Amino acid sequence: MDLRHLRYFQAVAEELSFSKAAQRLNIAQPALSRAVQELEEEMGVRLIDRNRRTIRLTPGGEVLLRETGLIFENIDDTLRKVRRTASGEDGELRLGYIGPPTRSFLGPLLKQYHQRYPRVTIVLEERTPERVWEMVSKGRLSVGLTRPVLAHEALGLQSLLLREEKLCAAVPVDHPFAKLAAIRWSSLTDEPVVILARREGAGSYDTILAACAKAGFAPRIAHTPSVIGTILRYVEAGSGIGIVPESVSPETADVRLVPLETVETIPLVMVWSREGDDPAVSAFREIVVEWLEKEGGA
Amino acid sequence: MDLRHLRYFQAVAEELSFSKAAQRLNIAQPALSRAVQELEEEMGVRLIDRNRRTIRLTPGGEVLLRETGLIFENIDDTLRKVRRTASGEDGELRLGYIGPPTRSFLGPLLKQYHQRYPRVTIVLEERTPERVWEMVSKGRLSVGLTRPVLAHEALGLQSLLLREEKLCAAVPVDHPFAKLAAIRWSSLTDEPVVILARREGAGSYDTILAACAKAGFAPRIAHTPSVIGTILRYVEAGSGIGIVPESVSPETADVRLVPLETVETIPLVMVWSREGDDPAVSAFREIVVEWLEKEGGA
DNA sequence: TAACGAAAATAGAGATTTGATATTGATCCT
DNA sequence: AGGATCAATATCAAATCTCTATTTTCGTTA
Repeated sequence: MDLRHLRYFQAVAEELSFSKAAQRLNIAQPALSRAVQELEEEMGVRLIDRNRRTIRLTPGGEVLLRETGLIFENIDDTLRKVRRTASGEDGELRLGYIGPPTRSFLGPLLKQYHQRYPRVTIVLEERTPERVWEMVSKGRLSVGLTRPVLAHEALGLQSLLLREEKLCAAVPVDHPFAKLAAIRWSSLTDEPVVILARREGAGSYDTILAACAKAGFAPRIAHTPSVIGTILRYVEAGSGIGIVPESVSPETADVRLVPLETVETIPLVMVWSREGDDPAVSAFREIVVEWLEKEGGA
Repeated sequence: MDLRHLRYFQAVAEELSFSKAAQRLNIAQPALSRAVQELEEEMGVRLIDRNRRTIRLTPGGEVLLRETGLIFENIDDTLRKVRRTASGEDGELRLGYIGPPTRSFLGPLLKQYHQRYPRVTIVLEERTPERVWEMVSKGRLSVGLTRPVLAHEALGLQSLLLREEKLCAAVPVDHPFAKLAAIRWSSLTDEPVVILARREGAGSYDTILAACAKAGFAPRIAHTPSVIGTILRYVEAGSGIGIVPESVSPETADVRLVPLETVETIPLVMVWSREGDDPAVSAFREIVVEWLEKEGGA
């Protein structure tokens, strides 16, 4: 089947004249005669009755004329849909993220994205930092918001720094440290500390240990739970001093966050696959960049 | 847009390899490279990512692959539908007919037609003999069952004789003629006769007058109603003797049908347009011919 | 790190298809 | 009958498609 043949047939069937149709198509009349003949041959069906001076469609031709219109509409729709997808107007954004550090801005960001690209379906997956990396690199996610994870940095993914978060000590309100404006790392020498398990956030874990080393001691690690919330519970219970990013909100009056000096930061990044060049991702990236410029990564 | 391009793209997208796809399509690999390039150029969209060793579809390519399947299905469906229409399996039969002489066989005939061609929509129009001719010649009907109508016989329509019906006299049961096995035309010389209006069935009217002329008299025409039923009412009321085809059933015990000698017949024919060659009509004609052979036109 | 190997892109030649002009054939109208 | 109109056929030129040969680009391996 050749769409050219269909287009030509459609013109003849609508004009009910080979010459008129040829004129409309800007080709010579014999070319049309041949094209229609070839189409009839191929379908094994006579489409146009042309014994007489006046031309008329056979019943098969009537049906084909009706259906031809639908075929071309179908093709046009497809073209539009493909172009929309390629331009990012249409598509699917599978976004993986880590909960706590994104809580404050993810909602508004997605709202803005949805407003600008309403036809993009957003699929959200909350995972640990490591899982986010893994899923992005495997293509299960199209974009991720996560912490840098040393082992995976050389995995060929693109990344963009969203913000640097200062590390804070989470202390019980009745602890002497709670009244200070800042705490030096060296003050933690003899305190039991509670930090996130390494496998859940190697970047944070390693940064903390490096900071302690710089301050000249090895921390007494009391616990390494796998979620931030649990760290706060330990602190509340007086089991030690938590070390968390500043974006964590204590959610209770019994715990205070105090900045640590010297200032150590852990980054929050956006990652996506270098290949594929998913337009839905590019569009999201643009929104993120705009937001960074406006908010200054605050 | 070229369907060849789409077919080629589909193969590459399914195989995720140009070489494999070329093998499947029985063409050389460079032809494929070019075809896909041309398609991408035409759509203004990159469809296949081929920077790396391994190939993957862009989001636009994913969409196109999905839609391409639908496009080809659509085309295949259309082809099937056109072929069915051309073969008479599918279509519309607009049948015009005159009521009384077809009552006995039209039902079974249509039932058989519908069983053999269940996808053909049947549209029925009961009209007078003249209207049936007119509508068939104008293309409003695709086929008609009617009486020959002299003025229209040269109208370029095809026709097929279905049966010859003998003319009978319709007489009141208490009339002397009612006891005879047959009546001679000459007996009607002084009887008032009731026959169908000429405009409703010129064939019948003219045949009757010719028969009387042959018997050496001009009939005393009492009434010329426009439907057969009314003739019977006149006979019932004793207003005269009706002359009707043998297929008429009196529907009352007060009227008897008696054959007329010498035997004069009026034909029942099927008519259809010479041009167009509607397969639904051809199929119907075949059914009718079969029925004629089996029933012997009885 | 260099050499090898696989897969796609490019180049150039030949074959097929498509379209244009000229002509013929058929039908309608005068 | 004769002219006019429209579609079909014939023939040739141009564009397109596919093939073979070759190059380029990566990834793999020694």
